[in-house]
Formats: sequence, C-alpha cells, structure tokens
Amino acid sequence: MERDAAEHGRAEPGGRTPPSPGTGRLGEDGDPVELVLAELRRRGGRVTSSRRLLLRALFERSGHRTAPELAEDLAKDVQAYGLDVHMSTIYRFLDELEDLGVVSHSHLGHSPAVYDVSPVGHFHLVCEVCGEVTESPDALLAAFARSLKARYGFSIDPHHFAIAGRCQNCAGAT
Amino acid sequence: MERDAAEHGRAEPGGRTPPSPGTGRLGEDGDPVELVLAELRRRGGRVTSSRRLLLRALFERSGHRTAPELAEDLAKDVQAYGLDVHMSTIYRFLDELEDLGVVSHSHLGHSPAVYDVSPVGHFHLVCEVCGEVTESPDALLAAFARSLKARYGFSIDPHHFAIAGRCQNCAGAT
DNA sequence: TACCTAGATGCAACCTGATTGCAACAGCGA
DNA sequence: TCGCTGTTGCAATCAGGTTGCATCTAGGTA
Repeated sequence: MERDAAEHGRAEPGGRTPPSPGTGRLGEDGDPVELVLAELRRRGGRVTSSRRLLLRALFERSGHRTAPELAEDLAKDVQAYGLDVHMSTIYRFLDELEDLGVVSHSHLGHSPAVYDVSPVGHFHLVCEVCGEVTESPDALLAAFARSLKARYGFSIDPHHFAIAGRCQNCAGAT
Repeated sequence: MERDAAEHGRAEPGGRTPPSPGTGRLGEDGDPVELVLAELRRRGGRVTSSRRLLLRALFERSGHRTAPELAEDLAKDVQAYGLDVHMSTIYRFLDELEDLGVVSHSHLGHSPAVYDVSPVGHFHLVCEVCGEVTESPDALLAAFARSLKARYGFSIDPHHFAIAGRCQNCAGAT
C-alpha cells in the first residue's frame, strides 16, 4: 500500500487547538466529555481532537444514530474544524467507548446498529412500519422478565435489541 | 452485460423429472409442499423443481436457518438431482413464500435473518452468548403485550424479532 | 403436438454495513 | 525535544442482501 504521505495531513498539523471543541472550555467539573477523556487517558489512551469531537457530538445531540449517521453528523461538526473522521475510526472508537461503558449500541429492526450514550433504565420499542422509536422504562418489563427467568432460566437483555411492533398510528392505519 | 448465453444451461436440459423430489410422490392429500405449490400455481406462478426442492427442504428439516445456510443445505439436496439453485433465486422465492404466509423470517441477534415455516404461537429467545434459540409460547408474553398496548398503543410483534438475553447456562457462567 | 408468453432462473454487478492490515502520524511522558 | 506507541486514514475485504437483464421453461392454448 503505497499511500502518499503527502496528502495524509488531516489532523491539525502544528497547533492542535481548534476554535472551541478541543480546548475543554466546556470543562466544568462534571463535563462528561472531559470525564470520559480523562478515563481514556488514565487507561493509557490518547486524547485526539477527533475523539473529543466524537464524544461531544454523542453527548450533545441525543437520539439513536447508526454509525453511518453518526459519521455524517460528525462530518459536519468535524469539517467545520478542518478535520475529517474516517468511518473505521468511528467504529473503532465506538467500540472502545462500549468497552468503557460510555455508549452502547442497539439493534432497532432492520436498520444498522444504532449508538447512544448508555441507556440505562429503559428499553426501545421500534415501529416496523414508520421506524419510530419509543423508550419505555424497564419496570414495564419486569414481570415478563421474571416469568422467562422462572420458566427457562433466561435473562433477557432488553437494551441490546429493540422490541419490534407497530406504533399507535401505524397499528391504527392497518 | 454481455454474458455468454452459451454457458447458461443450468436447468434440466431435456427431461426434467429428477429421481424423486419433482414427482410429488410424497403427495398424500395433505402434503404441505404440494399444497403450497398448488396455491402458487393458482396464483399464476410456475412450479419448478427448484421450488419443489426448496419447499421440501423447508418443511422436512425443521429449525431456523439463515438464507446462506438454507442455500448450503439445499445445495446438497439439489445437487444430488443435478440442479443448482442460485442465492438470488432462494431470496426471491423466500420472499414470495413470505407473501403467501408460508414461511417467515426473524432476526435472532447479530446473525443474518433466519427463515422457518411460519411460526405461529411462539416467539424466540436467543442467547447472545452461545446463540441458543429457545421457543416460548406467546401466552407468556400476553401480559407484557397488554401493558405496552395500554401505555403506548404499541402492538408488539414478537415473531419478527427475537428477544435477546442469556440462556441459563451462559447467565450462570458469567 | 407445437407454439407462445409470462414467469422463473442464473449470473454478475452492485449496495450497505462492518472489519482489518498497514504505514504514517501525533499525543504525551521522559 | 525526543521517542515510543496508540491512533488514524486509507484501501481492501467480507458478508448479507438486492437488482437488472438475457435466457430458459412451465403450462395454457390452438
């Protein structure tokens, strides 16, 4: 692979301090982005501006996004700072963040996996028709989970896979 | 696309009556394969030996199989009769069978969609660790379904997507 | 039985999501 | 400032699945 190193320069050549996202000026004590970065660093990882931007995008915009959507989303932010974050980088970083427990992915139907800041305490209902995603508290699931546990010893993990069906609108329309 | 028509000859050149599967000799009154074929014919479809073999494989071997697995499975049967069924043919036929309501596919976790003769009255529990699939009667789900319906107007379809979690062994091993 | 036509098929190309190997680059501790 | 090593971009690759098209054939009709 003879890639020309010449056009390799994507990340900040000299001074790596983009307008705002890199400086941590959001860095109030509890800024989750900085906390995660600190944890990463503690584990011997590096803090790069791509990573900071990725994290910020994850924390600041809520919602479930597929990796490609995330990539597109980020591309906007990121290009505003003259960066470009490659798909493989995103997958690799998301992977790492999952290890850290910061984000998790779930499968909402036929579409590719979606990533979100770790959703605890709720699971997803996804409409097979319109794709609408509803979040529902785990409590609603408790009895069902218990009966599966009792009968089969099966412990359900409602977060990783969504419950499919039809939302009110689409069920009505049928 | 200039494909040479010369090497096109895959299907039974002259006599297309393979040793046994094509003849419908299993054709007791209620043979589901023949019933489905009849329904296909009634709808203006054609009955080919590939289709007969595909159907027979679906009905005779139970279990959930992905399309590639199904293809591989069939390849054995089918090649025994000097046929060769192409992947795209399988997908197209399975699609048609789903329209007919004869088979349905479901998503058991990360693996590709699996196809099976329409499973009514039960849904699937799939272990994220070992991949084991457990079938559970719909009745177990009724209360949970009702509460989702009441709260969100959401009608769950437990057949299309499996419930993920950990089976007894794997949950214990953790 | 021959003919005709619409439906089925094989094939190759293509798409999308995801992963991997590798060399260049850059964060960060010394 | 330097060097080690983790991170990145890129291209190649893979797998599941779909599509367009020319060709073939089931099965109805004359």
